[in-house]
Amino acid sequence: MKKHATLKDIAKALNISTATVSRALTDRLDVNPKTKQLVQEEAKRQNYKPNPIALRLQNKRSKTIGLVIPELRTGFFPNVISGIQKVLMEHDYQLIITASDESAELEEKNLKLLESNMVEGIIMSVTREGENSNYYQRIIDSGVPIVFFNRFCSNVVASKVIIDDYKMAFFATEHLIYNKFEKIIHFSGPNNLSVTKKRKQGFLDAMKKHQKQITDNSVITTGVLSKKGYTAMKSLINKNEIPDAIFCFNDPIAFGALKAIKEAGLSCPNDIALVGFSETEVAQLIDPPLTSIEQPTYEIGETAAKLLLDQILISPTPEVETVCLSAKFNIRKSSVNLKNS
Amino acid sequence: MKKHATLKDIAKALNISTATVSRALTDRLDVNPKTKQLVQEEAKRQNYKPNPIALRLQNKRSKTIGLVIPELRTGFFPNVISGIQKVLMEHDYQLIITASDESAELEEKNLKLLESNMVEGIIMSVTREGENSNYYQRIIDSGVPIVFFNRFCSNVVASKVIIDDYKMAFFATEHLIYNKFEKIIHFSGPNNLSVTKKRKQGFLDAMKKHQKQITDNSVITTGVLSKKGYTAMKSLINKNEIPDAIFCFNDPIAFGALKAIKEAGLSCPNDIALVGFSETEVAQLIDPPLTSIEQPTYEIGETAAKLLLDQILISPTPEVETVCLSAKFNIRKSSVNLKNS
DNA sequence: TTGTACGCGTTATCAG
DNA sequence: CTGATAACGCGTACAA
Repeated sequence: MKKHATLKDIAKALNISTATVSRALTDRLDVNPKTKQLVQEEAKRQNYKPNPIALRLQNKRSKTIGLVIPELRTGFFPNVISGIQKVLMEHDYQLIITASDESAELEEKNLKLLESNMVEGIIMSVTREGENSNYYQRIIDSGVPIVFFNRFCSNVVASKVIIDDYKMAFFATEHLIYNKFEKIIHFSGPNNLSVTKKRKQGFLDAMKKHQKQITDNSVITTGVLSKKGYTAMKSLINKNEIPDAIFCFNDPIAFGALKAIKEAGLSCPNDIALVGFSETEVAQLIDPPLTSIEQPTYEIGETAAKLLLDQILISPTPEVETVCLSAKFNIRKSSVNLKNS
Repeated sequence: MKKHATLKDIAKALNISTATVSRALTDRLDVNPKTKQLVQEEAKRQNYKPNPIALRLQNKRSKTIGLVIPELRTGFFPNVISGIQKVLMEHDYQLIITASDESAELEEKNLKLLESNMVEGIIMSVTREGENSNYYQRIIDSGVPIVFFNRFCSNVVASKVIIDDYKMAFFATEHLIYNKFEKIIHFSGPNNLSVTKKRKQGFLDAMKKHQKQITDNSVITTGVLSKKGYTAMKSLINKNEIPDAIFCFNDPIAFGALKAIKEAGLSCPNDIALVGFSETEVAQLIDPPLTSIEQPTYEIGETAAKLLLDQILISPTPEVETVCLSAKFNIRKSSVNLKNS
């Protein structure tokens, strides 16, 4: 690795002090225009670039923030990252991305890693709520702010960026009811997530509002991966407990269910209608196109990053703020009742 | 932000010198076991963590490598990133991720950003080949190694991680020929990418080998996004130049083509068979499931990171190495000739 | 075994 | 207007 030019190199070449060079390059007023010109030329000649590490050491700022997410495979998080990156780059901040693979232990390890890298703040979507919440609180108390998005921790006081899961779940369920589906059920997410609870509650309340019957089998716990949707659907088919319509926790669950439906020789939406959640672009590509809730992923990232930088750069006393962004309900063929019209 | 404990703090608390503290904590032999014990206890008490920035400054290493990719939306790159992260974390290296949005100008800006962050090496998949190749070479010459993956630059001497695009394209085409499709064409990628050339050549050579007729219309240039596949297919249908089978540059192109096929009331594979490339998990979810080439994304990331770290940590004289990983050909319903058998 | 002093690259402060 | 010096946190050669 070739040595990078430093202030000293320029100073030596021009027979002046590093202090003057520094001043000339930061375009200060109190420096002879002629010297300034000379320095700037020499700097360009030597391809001088200020060493960000020296700056960070001096300013006692790592200029780094950390990201902790459950996974990187589905389309959701990469888009969020794009939004975060944009805001951070504008402020000359770096991002350390860590994925927890849906494991609470790995999540803790990731947080430790971020701490030892002296991040000035953390953006995170928790893996399993409650598991590490004491640790989150300790980090915040130590002066490193955390902003949660998507999956948060209700017993930790911190800023959050979310969408109105309850409302969207309510809408989705009502949409199925208005489409005259009778036996409507919900494939629910992992039990320990607040989004799971909110979407479930939205479903239940919509059912109640329209006096739909709710049984023990109205809500079936699945998970986040398509495999879970597949097995859940298959098991229903085997037991011959076939619903008219399913509101699924997310798109992958709906994809899995769809696969099982097709394999059983059934059709969507004729036999079983489906609604997903937090769609990626895929939803419109499959057959039938999947009705789904579209989250403003990029904007979520932007907002979380802004909230965090505000806390870091402007307000030293963390003001907790919850931003609720609006999602979009995209109605497609998978949830339209063809018998009814 | 609460102040982080430093060596000085510990030294002061124990009334000894920072040097001794430093030695005690790095577990050196030449230090009194009793002092060592005391220091380590005090360090734990104050929750001491070595300041990585000070270390980087002292060692003159940024311990950071940069990543430049065309986009972050499709599933391909996030998986590669996972692989890169894993290797880098093991070596205590950080990753700065930049996306170029398929723009050569933004790519140049990203490279500048990485340079000013003093990355020790760069992993990249180029946006448009040739456009910035002089710059790549200049970076390498300045002592910062680059490892390319997926999309590289033929006129830059650097390590690469690729798959055998030619061979896989050849296989895919032969597969269509063996399935007794007659009029087979290729939806080709962006003109200025070497992967485009290789996949096209694989297609052409397989066609030649089996004495299939090649006309001016056998290869149609599309792009990387599904929209392009859609319009290309639609235009063929409008002109009534309908092929039996299409080998598509990538999965999104195939998805787009499929959409146009369905809209025209045609069926896949009955009327038009499709083969994609570099699949994400989606390929198996659509209807019909798409025959496609599966790249070892995670492994690509791992390999690229290893190659780069080797150059940085071990071999100062960059030995150029090209690693070709093997992809998997997944045959599904979209390319099986039902009339034949 | 321990302490002192220096350097990594930069800027701020204080003299000149 | 410019130069010398200290400081950021760490490790280490050298001196004690």
